Amino acid sequence: MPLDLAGFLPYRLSVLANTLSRELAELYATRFGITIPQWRIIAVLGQHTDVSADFVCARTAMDRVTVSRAIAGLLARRLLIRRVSPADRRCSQLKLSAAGHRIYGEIVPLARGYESALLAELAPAERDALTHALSLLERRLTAR
Amino acid sequence: MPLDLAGFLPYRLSVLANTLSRELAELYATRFGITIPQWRIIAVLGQHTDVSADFVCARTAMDRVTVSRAIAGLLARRLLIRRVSPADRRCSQLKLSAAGHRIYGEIVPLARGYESALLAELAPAERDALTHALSLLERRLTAR
DNA sequence: TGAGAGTAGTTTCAAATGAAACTATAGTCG
DNA sequence: CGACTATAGTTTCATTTGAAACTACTCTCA
Repeated sequence: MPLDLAGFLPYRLSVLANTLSRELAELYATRFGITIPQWRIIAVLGQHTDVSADFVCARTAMDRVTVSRAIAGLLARRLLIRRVSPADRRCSQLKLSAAGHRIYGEIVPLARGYESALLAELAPAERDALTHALSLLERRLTAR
Repeated sequence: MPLDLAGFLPYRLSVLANTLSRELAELYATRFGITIPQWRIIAVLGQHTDVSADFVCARTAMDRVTVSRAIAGLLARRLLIRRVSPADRRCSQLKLSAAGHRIYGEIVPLARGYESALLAELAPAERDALTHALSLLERRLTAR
């Protein structure tokens, strides 16, 4: 009848995710002076160029307010270039500046390294099982 | 070279955990008028009685400030009883009130049900693989 | 003993968050 | 056209958060 918090999946995921986020936030902040929302935006713009803020919202699972403020911060540091879309003057077209690309080039291997270190103790089959299970859970949640 | 955020483990865990937390927070709020920190405290006091706030901190992975405030809220709603420890007057001894136990009795099956629904699409072996992988990651992180 | 160091818990303050209101532009249809 | 609805993005405001300072008590050891 009693429920053990330490075995309760939402609790475990929350603690784990928050620990990772804190560590990564610290890493990104000291190395590059950016926040996690900013990193996510850079990650999206490293793959897709001249996209709108709403596109970034969809890809980063962040709300508009967070994205708007993170973009403002990146613009202030000239890591991003923003133009108004000529086709639809409500939309912006965002892309990395040269400085933004430089940070992207440095931060991606760092992020990958962090992830690898984290997964280092899992056997390949265990990693696959984890990513597979996460996919199923994600699917369950996005399908309401 | 480009990194896909959707496949980046810390990102996936963060989004998943935040989605679950939001849903559960909504559930606990509408049904019982409590927050997630408050629920965690109730969960601990359902298993351990007459423990200190610091004990609760350790078991819930929440910081002192959060715990202090959540306890204040629960005391205000008379779901908790707090005494000063006679052995060490700095420490409190916390336990659920009768009303607190009643909520505990209702919320535990609800939480379990939520977890089961979440895991419903995973085969038993997949669930085991998930919990096993989470244990390994937890171990990696608590060991610095 | 009693001064200094340490621990339990609370309060304060500044930063992060997100819902709701707002601005500006675009599309619809009478 | 021109009113109405909808969308992109920003700003405002109230709430949540956690680091640091603070209070109160305990422990150590000279």
